[in-house]
Amino acid sequence: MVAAESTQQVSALGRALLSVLCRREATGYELSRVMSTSTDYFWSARHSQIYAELARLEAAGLVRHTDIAAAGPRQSKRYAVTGDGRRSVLQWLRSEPEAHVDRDPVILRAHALWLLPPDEAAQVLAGIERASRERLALYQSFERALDEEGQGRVPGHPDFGSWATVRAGIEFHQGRLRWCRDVRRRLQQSEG
Amino acid sequence: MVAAESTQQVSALGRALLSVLCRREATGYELSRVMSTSTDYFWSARHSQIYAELARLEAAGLVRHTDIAAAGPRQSKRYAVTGDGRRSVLQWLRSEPEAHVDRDPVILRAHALWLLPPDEAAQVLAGIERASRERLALYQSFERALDEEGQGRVPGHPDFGSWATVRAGIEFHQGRLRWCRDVRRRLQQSEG
DNA sequence: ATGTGCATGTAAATGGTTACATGATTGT
DNA sequence: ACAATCATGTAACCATTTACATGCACAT
Repeated sequence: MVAAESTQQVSALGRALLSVLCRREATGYELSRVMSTSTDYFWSARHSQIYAELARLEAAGLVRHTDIAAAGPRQSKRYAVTGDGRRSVLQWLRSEPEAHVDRDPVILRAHALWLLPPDEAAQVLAGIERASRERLALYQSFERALDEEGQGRVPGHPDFGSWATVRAGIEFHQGRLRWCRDVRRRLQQSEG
Repeated sequence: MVAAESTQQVSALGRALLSVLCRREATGYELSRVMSTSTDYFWSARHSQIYAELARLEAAGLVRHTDIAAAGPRQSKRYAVTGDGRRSVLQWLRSEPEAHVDRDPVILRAHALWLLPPDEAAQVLAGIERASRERLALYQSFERALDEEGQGRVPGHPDFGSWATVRAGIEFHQGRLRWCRDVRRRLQQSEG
């Protein structure tokens, strides 16, 4: 009964959507909100991409939808992960971690930073620092909220996944702030 | 004499290429090596993308090429940044830092980690940790090499940019390793 | 009446990867 | 002979963003 399509490989976006649907059923609209806000900020995608990917996942037999009433010109579709969908997520989790190419504009600025005089370079760093501090504060508030709920400490509970996600964001920005401090210090060494 | 095209905005890849060309003249081939190896590993791009982008930058008047002898069926082109090109890099450096969406597969795994029993989740973390340790060691060897050259401490010298870039990579992976330790600790708390 | 949120989709354009294509030089 | 490195480009495809399009319900 399982379609031949289910052997096809799932895209990273597909895995992200399946990962959310393993927690709860959702409409495409709900998924698009989860992907860009709140504790679940872990993979971003626009609705245009999400609707297309859901159709692909359904063709591959990894999700299934039921029509529900909607406030709009079209019907709404509530998506649920299938057994095959859940299995494909678990199989991916157990596979070797894939290489990641990050194209971070901050790194680009770092590479070109020598072109500016030290005082202007320091201003660039200040801008990066400010943005990182804001993000860090946001993630720390997410972590506090999860800690108060209490379920973030229980492996086997979805909140554990959310906590791990938020923690990664916190650690990232703490590292970035340390970087700002290091680079700024070296700039000052040459000035003073 | 400056073309109207020069007011167009430059892509992130374009800025990365200009950033390298501000250090030294280079052929497309040399740029493609710099973008994927060694100390300058800060923005990745394949040669197919680089040749196309160089043509665009030249049309916009930001780079200029001179033909040189080459070992192959075609002539080789040595690219140099123009005054306009250099100015556009400086202008970008002084602008507000842009938002960055990072789609990191490790974060995706973090989000889904609760689906695995604690012992298997620990194995996933071990795989991530191993990969991060390797990268960290590589970046640390880059930093040592830059320290020995001595120019990495001098703002105004290209090596300062390389050092800042490498430092960011080191801080990132140190943060990631801390994250692995944190998550693993929480997994063990529930087991023991 | 005006805007915001719910809810879905399509189309066009840009960014990035993979594959195809060519051919000289140098080392094994 | 064969592979690796130098050196350039095109074409097809996949991923992502931006823009276009529709229309109901509810609050100001």
